[in-house]
Amino acid sequence: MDIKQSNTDTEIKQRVFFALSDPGRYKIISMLYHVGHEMGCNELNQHVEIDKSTMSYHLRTLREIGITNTRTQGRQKYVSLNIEKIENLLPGLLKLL
Amino acid sequence: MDIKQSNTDTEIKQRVFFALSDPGRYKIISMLYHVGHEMGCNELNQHVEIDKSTMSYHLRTLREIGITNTRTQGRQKYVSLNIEKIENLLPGLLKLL
DNA sequence: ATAATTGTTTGATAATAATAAAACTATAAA
DNA sequence: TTTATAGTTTTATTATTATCAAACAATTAT
Repeated sequence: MDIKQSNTDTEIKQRVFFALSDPGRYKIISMLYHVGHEMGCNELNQHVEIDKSTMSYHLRTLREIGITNTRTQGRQKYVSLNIEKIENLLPGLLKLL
Repeated sequence: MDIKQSNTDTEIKQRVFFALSDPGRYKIISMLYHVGHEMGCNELNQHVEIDKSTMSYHLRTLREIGITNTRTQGRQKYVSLNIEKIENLLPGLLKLL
């Protein structure tokens, strides 16, 4: 039945669920998933109405969990979902958002 | 594409993710799902090692989110997962645990 | 060089959440 | 009736999170 998993795996799952438990982060993740490509932080900010420092805080959380990638170009930062990692860990989760 | 959903639906999803973000609750939910039948609180307590009042606290949270059912028989209480509700809201989620 | 833009970090605060001991309720057993 | 069991609630405490203003850093535009 393979119920027992490595703690680490379960812990990462829990962090992903944690990420999705906050309205702001849920919107960020959902939007990144549905648009299907990276977005500038500022662009994200226009869609998800939260203070820019709060946005930055949440984006850091997502980065630290490991479910987003960030690319810097000039003074802009582009965020994208690490879909492969999420799908590998929790296949089918993203399409539920 | 049906991206937009009722707030309520998304809010409930977020609460389910919240439920799964805590190690204790994750274990409770995962165990209830994998054993496939209701369990007495005490029985649950033997598997998930947390103080009985903490257990009660978490079980209340799950009940309030609406993802568990509780049946009282004598002085025992039996908890089961509201699988239908979870599957209806987030199909396929449970098998990822 | 100065100013504007894009984001991060710090610091303070408020809000939520987790934990556990102790008191409590209800049922069942002795 | 007393005692034990099963679980909840209350109270207190601590830990974690979320929020935002202000200061900061880096880049680009004027």
